[in-house]
Amino acid sequence: MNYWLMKSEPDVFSFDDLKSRPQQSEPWDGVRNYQARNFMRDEMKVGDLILFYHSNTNPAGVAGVAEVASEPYPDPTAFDKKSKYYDPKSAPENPRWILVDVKYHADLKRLVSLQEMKEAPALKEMVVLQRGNRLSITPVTRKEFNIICELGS
DNA sequence: GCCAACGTTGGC
DNA sequence: GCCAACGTTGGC
Repeated sequence: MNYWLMKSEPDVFSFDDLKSRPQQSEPWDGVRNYQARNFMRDEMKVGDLILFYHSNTNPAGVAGVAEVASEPYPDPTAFDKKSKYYDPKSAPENPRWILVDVKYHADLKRLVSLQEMKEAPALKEMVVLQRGNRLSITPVTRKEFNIICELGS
């Protein structure tokens, strides 16, 4: 089992949005970064756990736990001319952008803020906390995952 | 809204 | 293949 952190702007899609339909999986669409795509395409497995992170909000931080709910498949928004994620270079017969579905897994009792994460010595190595990191999907170690869950419990 | 950091694009 | 220009991310 692998662990991940995935960023979402809560104005666009929040952890509460995901939780409001707990039995339903949601496509993690709109990723247009190759490294992030490769994590979904090559490394994620159904059942992997995800720290659902709220970015571009105050306070930013981990809002809850989700899980990977599908095998990778082409991102349909890349083919949709009306979508803001439309990419004319991604043809259906040769899709450039790949995603997985995610679904609700568990609550945290409270948000674990970015500031708390930065202040926790045991999280110093977390990929998402490294200087200048803008990747929307980053791997997380089991230890880091457990620490965040404890901070939020 | 600002801006540092970073990824991508495209001319050469 | 280099790199300047540009667009985006995301904390503050």
